[in-house]
Amino acid sequence: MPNGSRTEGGAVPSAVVNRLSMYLRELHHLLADGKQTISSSQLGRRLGFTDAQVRKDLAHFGHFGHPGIGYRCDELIDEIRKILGTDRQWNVGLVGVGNLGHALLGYKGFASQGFRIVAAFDADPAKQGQDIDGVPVYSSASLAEEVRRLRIDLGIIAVPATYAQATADMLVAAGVSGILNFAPFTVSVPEGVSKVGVDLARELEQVTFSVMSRLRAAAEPS
Amino acid sequence: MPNGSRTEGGAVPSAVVNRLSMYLRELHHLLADGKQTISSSQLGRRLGFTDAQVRKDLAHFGHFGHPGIGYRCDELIDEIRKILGTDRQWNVGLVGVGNLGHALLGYKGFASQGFRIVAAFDADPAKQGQDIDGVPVYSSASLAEEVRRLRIDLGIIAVPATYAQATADMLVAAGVSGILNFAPFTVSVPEGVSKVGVDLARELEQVTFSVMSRLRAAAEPS
DNA sequence: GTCTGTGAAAGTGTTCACAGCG
DNA sequence: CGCTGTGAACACTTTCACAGAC
Repeated sequence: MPNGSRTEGGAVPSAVVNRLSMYLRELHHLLADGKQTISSSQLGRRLGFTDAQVRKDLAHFGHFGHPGIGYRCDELIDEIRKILGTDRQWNVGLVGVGNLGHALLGYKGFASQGFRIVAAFDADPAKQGQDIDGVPVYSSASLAEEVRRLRIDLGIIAVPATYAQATADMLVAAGVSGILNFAPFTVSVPEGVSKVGVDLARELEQVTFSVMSRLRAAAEPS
Repeated sequence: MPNGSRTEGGAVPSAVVNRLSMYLRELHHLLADGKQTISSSQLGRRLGFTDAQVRKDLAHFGHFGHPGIGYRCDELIDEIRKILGTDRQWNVGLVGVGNLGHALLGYKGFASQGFRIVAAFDADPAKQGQDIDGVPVYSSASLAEEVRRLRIDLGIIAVPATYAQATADMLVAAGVSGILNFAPFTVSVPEGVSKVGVDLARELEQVTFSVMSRLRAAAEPS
């Protein structure tokens, strides 16, 4: 039961997987700009990594490059999508149609990567039965039923911290394989379920720490 | 110009800072539950870290523990807040009042950590002049002016990927010290400005990769 | 006895540097 | 040549294990 960063799972460090997502994103931009191929050093420079890092990351999964040429963008996109699992569609259920949940229902970035939010759930009866950006809102009580009916693979938790663990438990019991948790609470899930947590305030704290470091370094140039 | 994870800045690894935020969050829960003190092993267990890791992380910044006792929750909260810089208030400006931006304006989790969104900006004239959750929406053209007038420290980018770099440039030119970027694009900022990127689709990809790993491991038990 | 703080050991991840291919 | 893939060197993080404090 390892370390600090992310999911847990296999031989591949989660930092590598994180970068894979970035490569994928950059490759899409590249392709949109009409570029056919890219070298590890060019790709790395755009994202702030070394060329060796890019090559090592990709080497975990196979031999995708062409010596003397680099990587073919479309080819590499396909390969990375296969690795990440986004070469297929994932059905997603969102729990908690508050401020954040509402925004996530309308977020375009998910669909383009193969994620389809097929159902939302909320404890508030006033919200149940609504249709938000094409997504129907169900009662929390019917979560298990709908997860099975709609073949929901992944759950997004967007409820207050207090209900985060209970929500995670319901999702797990209903049989989802993975959870993305936006509640500022570390939920625990059994082995066999993947979990990633995103805490927006925490992300801002990373920024302020970095700002503080600079201020402190400037103050005492020891 | 180092590695993969996060900001850059100083002698302290960004992974440590990430965990610091988690400790802080957990300590708040603990205090709310009436706990006065906590040991490194208890705190670690709750978050999935070892006791030694907790102690080492904190030791980067000082001697906050009491041998035989553990850490006093309120004391440690104060210390971590000082370290992260959240012992004071930060004025935040949000650019892009779309789906996501709108949700962030109403997000409660920011205020409790000392972040106050004091202004929002959008290129759409229909949104300008509105007041969303108590936050006034200005035109993008007036960004520099308002950043200075309202003493905005940090910028949040919630515009489409296409405008992300231009938005970052404007924020930097206006004089913010840090940026939290939600656009799915790696913006570049000059040294002297802190930057953290959050890509929601990327977070889901971390989940699917982990799910895929399990599936693949189950398929070929080599 | 409980628990912190910390050097030393173990373990991981990153970079270097070069052989080999196109 | 330019560029990948990769063992070996290096750097960094985490864990161990124990001295010292309560």
